[in-house]
Amino acid sequence: MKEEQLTGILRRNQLSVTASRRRILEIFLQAGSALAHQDVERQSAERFDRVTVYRTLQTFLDKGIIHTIPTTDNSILYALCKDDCEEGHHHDNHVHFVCEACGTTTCMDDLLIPGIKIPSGYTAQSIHMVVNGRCRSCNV
Amino acid sequence: MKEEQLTGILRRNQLSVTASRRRILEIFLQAGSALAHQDVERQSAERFDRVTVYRTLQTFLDKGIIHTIPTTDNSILYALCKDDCEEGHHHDNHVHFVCEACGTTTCMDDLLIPGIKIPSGYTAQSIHMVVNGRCRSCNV
DNA sequence: TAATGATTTGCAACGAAGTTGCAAAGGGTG
DNA sequence: CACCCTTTGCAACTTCGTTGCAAATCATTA
Repeated sequence: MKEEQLTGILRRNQLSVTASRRRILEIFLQAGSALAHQDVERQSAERFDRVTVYRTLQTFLDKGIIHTIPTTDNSILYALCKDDCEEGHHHDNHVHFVCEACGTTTCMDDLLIPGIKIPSGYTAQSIHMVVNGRCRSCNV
Repeated sequence: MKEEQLTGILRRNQLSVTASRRRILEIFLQAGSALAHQDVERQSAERFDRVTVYRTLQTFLDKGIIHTIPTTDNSILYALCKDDCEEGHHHDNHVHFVCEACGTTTCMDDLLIPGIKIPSGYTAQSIHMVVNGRCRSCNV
């Protein structure tokens, strides 16, 4: 992981570059899948305070560096999508996949959410679509 | 709300009929929208222990009387769909709508989730679709 | 490169949310 | 009605998330 890449992403989002932000961003880039707060905390455990992780995730969320994925198990998943990150704006209209076997949640960046006909009277603002099943690695 | 209806639903699911189960089931039937644990607790506050509510919701979930709806705000929503409940088996392939204004989450029983092409190697088991926006009552 | 001011971090304390074990109470069956 | 099994309530505990404040760190300017 190049230091420049991490710094660049933070700079582009008007964030000062600190050790925790660099490390947490790096964790996301390396993970390639969605992470719960707990995952982030575990992977940066020795180095940062719990509170710092909470605040950093919130900051990244505000800046649009990461986005949330709804879950049914009382946790919030955060994921960074490469495109968003590079370009500085969000396309999170993709499907998310949760593997029941390994628990991994991934962004299917290429699989867009199909349009639906909302009943009259309702206004849609955003749509989430989450597929549960078995991922490639667990399907062998 | 007929006592018979409540008792019938519990009986059909091989559950012994107790005051808390009847009451919590009644709360769902009356609500007509999805409820968080907290909502259930509040509406049955004086009568049952916190723990009883947790355990009853879990029991209903196991029996398929209610189902969960994923949310991005670190809470689990539970909803009972009339059809499921009456017939004793689940059709939860409908879209859920979350109103940003009043916070209500409803099952759009008539709006089915469109099929999508899952990338090869993956196996889908269930799909959730949640629309955020403004509901009828809040859109006036 | 050092000084300055603004931002960020860590600590401590707190409140809310969820879980577990166990004894008492209540439901179902004969 | 009496029995046994299930469910409930209580207490204690763990985990999760938030807030205020002082110390440390970062960005900027000279």
